Amino acid sequence: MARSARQSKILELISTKEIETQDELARELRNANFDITQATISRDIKELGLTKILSSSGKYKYCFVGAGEQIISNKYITIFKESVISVKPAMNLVVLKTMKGMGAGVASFVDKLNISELMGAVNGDDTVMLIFPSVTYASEAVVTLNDMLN
Amino acid sequence: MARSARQSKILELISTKEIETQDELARELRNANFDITQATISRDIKELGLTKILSSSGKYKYCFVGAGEQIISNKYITIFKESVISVKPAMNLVVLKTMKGMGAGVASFVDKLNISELMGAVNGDDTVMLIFPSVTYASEAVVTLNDMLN
DNA sequence: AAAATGAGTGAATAAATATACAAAAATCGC
DNA sequence: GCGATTTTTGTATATTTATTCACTCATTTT
Repeated sequence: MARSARQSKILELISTKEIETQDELARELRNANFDITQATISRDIKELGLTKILSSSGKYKYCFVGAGEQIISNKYITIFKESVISVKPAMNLVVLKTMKGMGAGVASFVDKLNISELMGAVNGDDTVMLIFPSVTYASEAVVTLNDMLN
Repeated sequence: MARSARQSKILELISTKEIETQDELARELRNANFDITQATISRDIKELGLTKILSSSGKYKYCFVGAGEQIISNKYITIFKESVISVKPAMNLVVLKTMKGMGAGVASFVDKLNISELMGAVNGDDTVMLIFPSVTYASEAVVTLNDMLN
């Protein structure tokens, strides 16, 4: 459980900050109260399929890359299952309740899913809101996402 | 010139083989008569925006990743300009003549361009053929590609 | 309950990669 | 051409990342 939470936090961190090294990521995680070493981060990075790329600023940074379409690996599904409590429609929106602190990680993951017609995702600490252009698309997404929880 | 040729060869190599390390890439390049060290490859990798990712086999490998849409960096345009001799239509096909040995690198690059309606690209040592569903699309592509040569 | 199995981790270290610096090569303006 | 300037490169090394090995803790098997 701490494992998924940590990996979720990693997704959040790399999507909100420019993380240049695993040591830097380790420091950030320690700030967030995950007591962890670089070795474990190397393993997490591998499992999550993250990599360093050249950012626009000319610096390296870690990021998620769905190379081709390939792998939303099982790892992500696991994080999703362990983090998400409920998925509900609200008109043209879909609201996900998550475990505390997992909102950002889940939002970042959902972004990768290429859900049809998803216009955007915003999140709080334990909530993610997905915006669709119509009630119909929102309903479809609820089905898809609930299937993932199954 | 050797520089572009080398980088073109790198694109070819990573698109046709699973290259795990820069040292391995160095060896392959030496086989192809590029006398080069790991340090230079590190720089090429950076310029080309390549990265190591986890391949389906569980091994790391180098690959191109157009993170987001961002950068078909100038570097690629340079390789294209220095490698491509001519771009001509032939019915629904487009034929590119390239410098000797650059066909594969150019084909791999053109694949990244997201040219409208491009169905596929095949290449020989100094030729690349692009396949389109109609004469019209092929003509459009010729204009686009010639613009790049400008 | 003890033993066996397996996942997850840290410490230490091996392996891989990036870079500082100096030298060589290419390019430019004359 | 010839010196000045910029680019490209190798060597050596610093930095970063992956992995080996040993240990812990949880679960399963006997």
